[in-house]
Amino acid sequence: MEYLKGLNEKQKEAVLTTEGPLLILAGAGSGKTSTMTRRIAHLVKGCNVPQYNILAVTFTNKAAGEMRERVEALLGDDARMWIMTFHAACLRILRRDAERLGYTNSFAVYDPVDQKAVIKSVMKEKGIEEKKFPVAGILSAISKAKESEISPYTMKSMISNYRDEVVASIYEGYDRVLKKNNAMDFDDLLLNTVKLLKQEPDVLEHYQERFRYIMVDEYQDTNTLQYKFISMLAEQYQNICVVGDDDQCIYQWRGADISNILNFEKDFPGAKVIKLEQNYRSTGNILAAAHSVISNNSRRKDKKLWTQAEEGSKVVYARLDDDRMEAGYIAQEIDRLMRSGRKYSDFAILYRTNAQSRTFEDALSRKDIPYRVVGGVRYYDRAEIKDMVAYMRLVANPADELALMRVINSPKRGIGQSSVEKLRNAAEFNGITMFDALLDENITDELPAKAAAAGMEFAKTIAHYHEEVENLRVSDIYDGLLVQSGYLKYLEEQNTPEADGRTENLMEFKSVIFDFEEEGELSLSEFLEKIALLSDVDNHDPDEDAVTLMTMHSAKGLEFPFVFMPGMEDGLFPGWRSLDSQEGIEEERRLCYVGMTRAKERLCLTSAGYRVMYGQGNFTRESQFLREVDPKLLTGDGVFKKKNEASLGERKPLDGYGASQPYMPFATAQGASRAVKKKVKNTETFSEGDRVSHGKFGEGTVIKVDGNVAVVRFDTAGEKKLATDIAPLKKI
DNA sequence: GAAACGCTAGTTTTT
DNA sequence: CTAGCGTTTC
Repeated sequence: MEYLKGLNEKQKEAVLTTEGPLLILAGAGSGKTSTMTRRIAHLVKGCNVPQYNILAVTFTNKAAGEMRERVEALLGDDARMWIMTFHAACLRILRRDAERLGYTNSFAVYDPVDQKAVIKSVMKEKGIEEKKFPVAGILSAISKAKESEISPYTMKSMISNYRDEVVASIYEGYDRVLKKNNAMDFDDLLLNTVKLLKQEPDVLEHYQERFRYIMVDEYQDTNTLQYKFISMLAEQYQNICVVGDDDQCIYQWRGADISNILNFEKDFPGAKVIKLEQNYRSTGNILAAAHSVISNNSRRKDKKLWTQAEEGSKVVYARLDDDRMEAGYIAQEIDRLMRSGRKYSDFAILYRTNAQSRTFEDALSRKDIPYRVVGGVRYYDRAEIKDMVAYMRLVANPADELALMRVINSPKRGIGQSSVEKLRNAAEFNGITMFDALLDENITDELPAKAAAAGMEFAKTIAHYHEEVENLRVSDIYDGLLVQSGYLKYLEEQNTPEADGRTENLMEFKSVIFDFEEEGELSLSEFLEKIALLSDVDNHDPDEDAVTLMTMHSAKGLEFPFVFMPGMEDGLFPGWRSLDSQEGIEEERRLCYVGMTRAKERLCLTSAGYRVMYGQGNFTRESQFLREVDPKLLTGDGVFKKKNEASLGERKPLDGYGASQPYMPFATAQGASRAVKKKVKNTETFSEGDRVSHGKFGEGTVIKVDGNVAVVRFDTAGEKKLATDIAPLKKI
């Protein structure tokens, strides 16, 4: 059986266990995807399960795409089973039966930006100040409520304070608007699917019969609704295989419920548990270091990764004077390591917050090191992209009021707030959509002449494409809108670098559309649906030769030969907001574990003694996580002396750390470069009698070696004891 | 109706 | 510090 080749015993067992509930505890780098894809191949080829009966759900499009690709490679054929994200699966189910819930089957999907817009308008309507109740907070409260299946109505009965009252009232208005707009947000996709399955027994039965074999990836990150969704589907046949790692649950703050994985055996009696503990990614030292950190967590399944790979280099810890030197050091290290024949794409800088990226961008560009920042402002959230998407959404569904509000005056065409207000009222009064109101002369007569004419033209353009939507390709519609909306002209007239950048983004978006079209027939609504569920990490191209900059969160599931983790400081990582609870700290620790286990060959942790944040400089304390790493596994001048490990808390300049070094711009940073040399990690091993050369002491002969300490008799400088992994020592 | 000014807040964010 | 927003001003 071809698909069992190269698997270890545990993996094989997991692949061959097809019946009944199965929990695969797959540690970082343990060949999880391989195991899952081969299990699917085995179901199809070995057990003759029709593809139709298989459902595999993931969290990201990327994971789903990767899994599909690999399954197809194993099957030597197109994979026709459902391999998709939770949200895509729900969307597909709802497209068939949304009518039963009071939507039309062409309902729109609102992303968080749309959601905020709705919340804002509701708050305005209700006269609630955004200052007192930040939109983001309301959004997360609503999202939480939906995850717990609490309706606005239920919420009203649970009010215990003023804030609850406000939230409940906004939630009610928000829900009303979404229903009116025939739209669902991301949470609704799950919530409504569960609702559908609960309320329509025939639908539930249909999918239970259909999906006799279910697999769930990253199970540790499932929330309550996702859990309900899959457990309802699996109830009949109990062939549910979940794969995850409780140590990598890093989205608790977003509703992920770690108990789902911890309680799997209780929830599905008779479940078999298989642990994949052999790691194929990292060296022994990296693994051991990561383990020494994560083992401080209390609520976790007992397991320990092991590897056949060699110990490898020690983990480097460097403490730098300030954040700029930290960035300079990392840039310098990348530069140095590049000289040993590496690619830029072998390096990743993984930080805790997006705000940290700037310093690294500066340092890297100074050295002409190509880099790519992943995350931050999502590509699809850029204003110009959202605008054009809104135009297209409007074409697909002229009743989409949110889209209309977004672009009715963008580009500026003289339809200001008061005109919009008048339109909205008139539409409501007459029981028609705002779009239709724009085409009604009785209504537009009430507007300033300029606004009326512009509005009419705007609406006619949309109407034209709406009528032709079946006959035109998506790219044609896009092109047409770009010109006829006046958007392109508006940008070109501005003639500023920003506007040029926006134009460029819009052109890039066109090539995105072309890419989609190349994959096959594509209607406008299909296209809109696809991009609604797309994220930024999906755009990360591992083949591009550039250093990757991203948060540790985004890095989950990825791997790099060299990983840098800057900002190892209390308050930054772990973040100050997590400090007050044990749960919070443990989640940060898992994040640290995820970050560390991304590294294949070398891992370098750094911290800055002084960090400028929000324009304010602060002295920092080294992260408690650093303290948790077994000192035997660490090297570098930031390493604490073993005997006073406990004194780590009180920060004093550590010797060799060069507190006296003045800050210099990197262009002339002799000091920095010297500091870097000290931290150079030497992988060479030495034995007695070797002739060696040292950066400072010249040439000499090794006369004794004890572990990583060598005694060298230099020709001119006499006898010296040197740490072989730190000293600039070379064999000659 | 739009530009200019000034204030404030500021983890992480798979979909 | 700086982006994003709400306010003022033209």
